[in-house]
Amino acid sequence: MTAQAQETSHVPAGERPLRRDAERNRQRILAAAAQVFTERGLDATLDEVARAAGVGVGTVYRRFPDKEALVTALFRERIDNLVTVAEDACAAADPWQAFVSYLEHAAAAMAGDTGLRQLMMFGTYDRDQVCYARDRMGPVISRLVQRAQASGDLRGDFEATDVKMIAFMLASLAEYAGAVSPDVWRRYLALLIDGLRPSRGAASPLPVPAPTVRQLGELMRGQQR
Amino acid sequence: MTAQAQETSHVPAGERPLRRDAERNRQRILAAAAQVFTERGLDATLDEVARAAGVGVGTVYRRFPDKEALVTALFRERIDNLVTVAEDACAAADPWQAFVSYLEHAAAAMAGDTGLRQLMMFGTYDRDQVCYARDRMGPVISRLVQRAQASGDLRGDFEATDVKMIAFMLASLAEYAGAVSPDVWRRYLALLIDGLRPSRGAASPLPVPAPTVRQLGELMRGQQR
DNA sequence: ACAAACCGGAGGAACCACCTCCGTTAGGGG
DNA sequence: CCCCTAACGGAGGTGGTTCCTCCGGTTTGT
Repeated sequence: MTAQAQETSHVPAGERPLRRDAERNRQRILAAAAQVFTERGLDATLDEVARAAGVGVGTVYRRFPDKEALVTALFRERIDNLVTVAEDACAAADPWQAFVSYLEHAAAAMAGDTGLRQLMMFGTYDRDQVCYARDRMGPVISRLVQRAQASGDLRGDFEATDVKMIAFMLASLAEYAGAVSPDVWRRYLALLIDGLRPSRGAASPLPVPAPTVRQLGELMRGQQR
Repeated sequence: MTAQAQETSHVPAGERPLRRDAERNRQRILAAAAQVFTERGLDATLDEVARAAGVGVGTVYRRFPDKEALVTALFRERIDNLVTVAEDACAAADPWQAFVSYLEHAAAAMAGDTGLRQLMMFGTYDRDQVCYARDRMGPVISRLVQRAQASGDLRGDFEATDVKMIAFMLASLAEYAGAVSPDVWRRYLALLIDGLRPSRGAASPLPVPAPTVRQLGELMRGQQR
């Protein structure tokens, strides 16, 4: 789905470059892993990645010592990106818009990427990187919250830690309902946001229709588990 | 935690009653299973149940043909109970109170019972029973929603299917955060509910404090996975 | 054309959950 | 009180999964 131009071919200066076929396969593996992990999550086997890359498992393990190394290589950038999203939102002029836009972007990032979601929510793999990112985001989020409260747009009893809890709820929902209706989470974010005002007039319009009864049924049936 | 008086000792009329030790163990198993499944969820092994009951695995399997049978025996009543909760809520005079009270009771039931949560959210074990319950709750929930909308207390773009999605979100949160702060879900339910009014004045007070930064850290560290 | 680098994927090792089997224990009718 | 039998415990079989290794064969590039 995400066809990023993987710019990971830099040779660690001093080591022989990979043979042409090896480098080609390396790229295929990274691309396949990106797709498989974002779509099916970190539970996906390296065998699956190999199959998706049109390559043998051995080839994957020759390039990346183990699963964690591959995951780390893939997600470093995306995790950093979460911090950037927070900082960018902070830059917006309107405090309330800044706050809302951050919630939306953060949730969207998690909702569209099962692997990233698992990385942030549970500490599977690469915990240090994740902790570092969280530490960097903390202050930024606090500022977003304080500004929105100072301008009187955000209820006073809201706290910075609530942001992560909300992100978690929406991410869970996205994981559960994603197969049937990838965007429903936006509907419930909208409801929540209406709950975050100190007071308000008319309800804001909901961006996504409610799931149908049929969809609800598919959901439970689909989850096998 | 829940020390229900298990009234499951009725002899199926025509079969010899169990020997005294056998009956005692049967009760121990049911009690232990109730505790283990509500606390740790349906992933718990029957070996765990046996250990908690102070009994060998063989004894468990002699009384219940397999894991599913035990789960079914245990949760039938609790699932039925969910329907009753909906019907009871329906009986309240104030439509908005009825609606809110249902949301709260349903979420509370799931939040306090990992096994029930998994049963309702994913179709593990006993799907028929669950589907039957869902079918019975459907109309009741619709009525709750319609009444609350007719009285002008609930925003018009809310739909009956939203109830289950919200229950799911809160249940996920409860599962994630339950170890650290079993009641946080109430905070977010309160936020959501404030978002469900067509319009409103001051925000209603939040029933639970936000998690502390420390708690948030524990959460991620605790989830191992 | 030859050596070094690389490939594929069968399969080993470790793990886990469910369940079975059988030598041993203990209830309770006679 | 004795003995038959129901019931017990828990070691271990079975099947399934995931991570990773190994080696006979292939490709590359000099």
